[in-house]
Order: sequence, then C-alpha cells, then structure tokens
Amino acid sequence: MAERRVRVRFAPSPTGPLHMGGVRTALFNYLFAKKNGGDFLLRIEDTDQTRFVKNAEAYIVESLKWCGINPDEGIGVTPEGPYGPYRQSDRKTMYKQYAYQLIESGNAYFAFDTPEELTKLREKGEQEKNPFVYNYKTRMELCNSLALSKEEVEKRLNSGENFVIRFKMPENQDIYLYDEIRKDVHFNTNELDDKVLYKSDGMPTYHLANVVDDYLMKISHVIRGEEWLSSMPLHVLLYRALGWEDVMPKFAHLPLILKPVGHGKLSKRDGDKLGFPVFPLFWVGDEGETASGYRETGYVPEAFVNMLALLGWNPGTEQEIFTMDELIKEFSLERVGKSGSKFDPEKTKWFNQQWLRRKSGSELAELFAPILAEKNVQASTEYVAKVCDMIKERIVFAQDLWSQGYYFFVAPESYDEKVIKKRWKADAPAQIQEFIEFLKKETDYTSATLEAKAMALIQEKQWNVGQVCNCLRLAVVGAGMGAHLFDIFEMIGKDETIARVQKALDTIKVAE
RNA sequence: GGCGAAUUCGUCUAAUGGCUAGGACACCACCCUCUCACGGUGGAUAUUCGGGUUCGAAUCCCGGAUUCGCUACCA
Repeated sequence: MAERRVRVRFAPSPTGPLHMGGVRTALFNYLFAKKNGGDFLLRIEDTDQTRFVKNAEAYIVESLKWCGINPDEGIGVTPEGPYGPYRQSDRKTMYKQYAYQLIESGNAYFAFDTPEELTKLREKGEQEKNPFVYNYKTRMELCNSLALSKEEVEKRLNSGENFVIRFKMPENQDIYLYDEIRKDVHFNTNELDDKVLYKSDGMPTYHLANVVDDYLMKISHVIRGEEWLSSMPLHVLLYRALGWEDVMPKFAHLPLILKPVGHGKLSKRDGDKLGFPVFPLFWVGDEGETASGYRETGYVPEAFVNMLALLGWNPGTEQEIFTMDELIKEFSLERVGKSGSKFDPEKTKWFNQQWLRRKSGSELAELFAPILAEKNVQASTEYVAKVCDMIKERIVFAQDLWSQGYYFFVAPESYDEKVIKKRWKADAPAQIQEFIEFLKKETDYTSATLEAKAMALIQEKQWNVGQVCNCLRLAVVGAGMGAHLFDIFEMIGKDETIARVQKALDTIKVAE
C-alpha cells in the first residue's frame, strides 16, 4: 500500500497569546512534517465566539515566524492553499451538512435542553453524589428528538427553537485505539457522553469541526496535547460514523508541560507569576494587560526552540544543542516520552547562553545595536562586533551585552566598594601613579605588547600582580569583572585608559 | 467520584531482561586565572511501594500509592 502523504496541522484557538506548550505542539508537528517530506498547516479554530481575542491570531502567526516554524499552508501563508479557508469561522457553512448526515444515519440527534436546565441537573447530580451525564442512561428522559415524538420535534424545529446536535454515543462498546506515543489505549463507550457537535449559535464544537476539517484537509497525523486523549474515542467514532475510517489520521498525544513548582500543567494564566515568561513574544491584550515574552527577555529563537524540542523528546544521544535542521533530521515520534515534564527555567537560560556563545561577533552586534542606541552610544559596527567577541562567554541574555560590556563604551561612574576594600591597599596609589607614567610612554598600544611590558614592570618593581591588575581593572571597569584587562586597554585606547586610571587615582580613597 | 494516562538524581532525561544505573541543568570543591565568566577535574543526589516471574528486573506480570488529564452549547 502506498504511504499517504504526510500532512499535519497545528490548530490553535485564538483565545489569547499562544503559550510555550502550544509552540511546542506546533514545533513537533512541524518537525514531523519536515522529517517526512510532508506539509505543515496552520488552521485557526475560532468556533467559540465567546472566548475570541482579537489580536490572538496575528500573535500566533508572528510567534511561529519568530521561532522559524513556517507553515506550508494555511493562515499566514499567501496564497493560503488549496484546502482553504483555514479559519473555522470562515468555514462555518461547511459543518452543518455533516451534522445532519449524522442525524440521518442515526448517529446524532437534536436536543432542546437549555443550558440552564442542564446546569441545574449537574448541580443536583453533584449534591446527590451521582454526577449527571448526558448519555445512553439519561437521554430518553431529556428533551431531544430521541425522546420526543416526531411531531413535537418538527414543531420545535419549525418554531425556530434553539437546538444543539448531539452525538449518540453507542452503548457498551469497547473501543481499542492505537496512539503513536501511548500505544494501545482502551475505552468503553458507557464511560463517554453524548457530546454536543453543533451548537445553537450555528457553529460546530471543536469535536465536529476538527474531524471534518482534518478529513477535508487530508490530514494524515494528528499530533496534539495529552488533554485530548480522552476525546480520542469520540473522534474515532465520528470518523466511523461519517464513513471516513479508511482515511482517518493516526493519532499522537504529546505529554504535557507542567509548572516548575506546584501542581498542574503550565497555563496561560501563569503569566509572569512564576518568574519567567510563558509566552514566546511580549503580549498586549484587548484591555491593555501585558505579559512578557521570551523574545523581549533576551532569548534567541534558536535557544527557545532547542529547549522546547528537548522537553518531552530526546535524540537518544548525548547531543543537546540542535539547529532546526538537525532537529528535523533527528526527530521521531518514537522518541517522544510519555510522561509530563516540569519546565525548568534555569536550563532554558543555559540553552540561551550556549546559543549566544555560538554566534559571531557581528551577529551579536546586531542584537546589541538597539541596546546601544537606547544608551545613546555611538560606535562602529566593527568595534561593537569586536566587543561582542570579547564578552560573549559571559552573557546569558542579549541585554547582558551592556551590563558585561558597557566599559568599552563609557567610563565607570562609580567603583565597587568591595573591590576597593580588597585591592586598593595603602601602596596602591603610588603604584598606579607609576603605572600611569609607564602608559604615557607607551607607543605600541596593543594588548599583547602592553601586557608583556606591564608584567615586566610589575616584576621589576616586585609588585603584586593581582593587586595592580585589579586596581587597574577597577579604574577602567569600575568593578571586579570583565574582559581581559589589556584587551580593554587596547580597545578604549591610550588616552581613555590614562584618563580613567587618573580619575580613579583622584577619586578612590585607600581602604582602612 | 468515574474514566484514561503516567511514575529513574531537586529538574530534563539515557539505559527497551545482563558491566559500577549514563549524560545535562542547578549545587559544592579543586584546577586554570589580574577579575567575572568560559573551560577542565572531582563530589553529592535517583529506579514510588509491596508482591510475583527469572540464574538475573528500572525494564515483564499483579496490587497499592502518588501525579497529571478529561468529565461544558471551551478548546
């Protein structure tokens, strides 16, 4: 049998910003598609009009773009593709016929119960410790086309009364399913309920829309979060009832991403409460509420994607740093784990550090440019790139380029008290004074030469290397950190070096 | 409550019946070093519990515990 073309979709609901769990689902779909030479589509599932958030769709598109997860088809692609439209609200009219087809084949029925009535039944059920379920046991006592007379149903339908269409879940059937990640899974239909497929507002619910669209869009594999595992039997039954079982996609349910502390899955509502972003990009909601994003926090997309890929998947080797191309090459559903993973913000920082370090000076200079502009610093890109090369091993975030490299651009405004206390001893002023005289006479102002001559001087005078160098570092940097001392000298130049050291000499008082 | 799924260092994970349970993050110590980092070396820390099967179990089977998910005219 010829293998079906691999077509997968990421189908988020625009109810707010896409959070990192969603990005990971998109990533795994994308990797799977690319690995197998297939298509990755982006479909928007906006069937719930009450939860619709205006900017969410654009945010989703931009987030995926930032991550380098580019759809082949669907929302955000021009032209969108042959199976459009790819927004369920734009497909609204397509679902009704399938809902009615299910009614005709006896797999679904009209229900007239109002939400209020159902809520009341649920509350009552809870009190009596006998939860209300709309299923084979109760449906004949409720208000629907199975329990009511044909005339009564006609009358209600013709009078324009609100109705929903429910799936008639068969009684006592054992359903054996296969999940690509979880392997064999078993359900009995008595545990399931008569889910609403078609809502009174004329929109399908997720279950119907999802199955219909996946069928029409020729989806071969459904890769989604574990929260959907429980509805897999319903979806499979829907494929069967609609007569589509032969082209039913394979299912793979991904383990969830859990909160690093406390309990439960990571959710949008966690926002910044946990001290790290849960969203790829900065978010501003309809009511002006904001949430931080990985991009603005100083993460590079390579690191974010790399971290996400290793959350729930592993290559079976000890390689941890992967480019997108390497991920595509290595990815397989077989190596996706079964258990949920707690998200670790510390490891995410490490990935960013690794990725930043792998970038060239000029690549980093591009990240640094907006920060320098904000600080009103003018410098040539060559100079900035050189600085980046010197400090890239000390940064975790793009922003650290400034905190770790400001002294290449501006003189320190203060001096670290702790360093003064430790290094600026009684004999320091005299030594530094002498060192200034040495610097003034230097004509070959390059790092290596300067270092050799300075070391010779220190040895000749029998000074303590650590004390002298650290005092000089304090003078040019203002703190006990930073790049190689003589590299700093060369970079800022002779005049600036002398000016800074002289100023330190004039300002700093010998520690008691 | 019902149903489903899961369970290896604090965290992410490797080991699909067989070396001393391996790696990474974080932590500690030492080395490198003018500082901060980087790097290197070493350390501490794990098979949820109880039964079985087997020469041998993290791995297979049964039961308990715990965690997560679902249980909406939300996805």
